[in-house]
Amino acid sequence: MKQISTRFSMAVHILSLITVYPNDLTGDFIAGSVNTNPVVIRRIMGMLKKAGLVEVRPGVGGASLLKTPEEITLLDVYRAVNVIEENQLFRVHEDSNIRCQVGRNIESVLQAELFEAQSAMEHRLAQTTLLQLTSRFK
Amino acid sequence: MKQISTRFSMAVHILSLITVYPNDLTGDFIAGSVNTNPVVIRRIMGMLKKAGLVEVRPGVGGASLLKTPEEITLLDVYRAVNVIEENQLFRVHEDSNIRCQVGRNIESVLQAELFEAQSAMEHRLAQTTLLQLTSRFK
DNA sequence: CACCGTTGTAACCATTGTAGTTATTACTAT
DNA sequence: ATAGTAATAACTACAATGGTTACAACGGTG
Repeated sequence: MKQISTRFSMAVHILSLITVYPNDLTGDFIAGSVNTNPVVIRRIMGMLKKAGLVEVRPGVGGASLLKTPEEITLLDVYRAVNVIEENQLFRVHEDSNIRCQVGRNIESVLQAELFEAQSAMEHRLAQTTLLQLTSRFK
Repeated sequence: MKQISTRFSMAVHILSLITVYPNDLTGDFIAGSVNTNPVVIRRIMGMLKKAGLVEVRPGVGGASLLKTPEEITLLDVYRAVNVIEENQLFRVHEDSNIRCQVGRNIESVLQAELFEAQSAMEHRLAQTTLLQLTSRFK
């Protein structure tokens, strides 16, 4: 069973850390909290940077948010780390036999339904902000 | 980017075939419509059988539904082929550092949100029946 | 300027899930 | 018995993941 990569949950972890500890956050410190290799963190940070969510100070170290925690939703993070592309959560088999009534129609009909399901999930992700998340930490 | 296996879309294809052509549907014919190897079809049929959705006549060949097409939803199929397990669409990294406020809380707080997102998707799948799908074929 | 801690990347690897394939066995009607 | 079918195990190639090592680039500080 394929699952959505931990890249997403790690990215949320990273952004939460920046929210809670805005100063002097080195990649190594983040790696210590996430409990993984610093290179993995840097890879994800690169994606968050490219998406315009964070800014990193090379050389000296440290990172900060480019939006407020209430402006960043889980959907923004999910999109930033390319964990699932537009309309691609479900993979649909291709090259069905077009000489069969089912084979001819299944792809487009099913894709439409699956797109709706994916959208429902993403819509739910968009309802949660980084601020809401971090405010639940004890 | 990981996507949900084509096992799901193939299973929907198979059930649609049984709906549209209820008689004399051999695995080889199905494989011809799906355009894949018959063993792939049999593997999926095995899962559909185990889930109580279909019944297969060994030896002689042929398959039939154990529920009506309006009773079978996309969620039933999705569950039958084990494409995603309960609360497991999103993988969340484990072993975060519990000595960090974020590391200590992230897993449970995030899991709760992701579960909601997954549920929203599955709820949408449950709204579409096999009958609705096949009635759209031209 | 030289040093040191940091970030940025490339390259490599083991692991895992997928989907196709071949081969063999078991079943059932004729 | 035979023919056609389903069931299943074993193997393969492929792709994404997540960790690792290595090294280059950056930027304050002494």
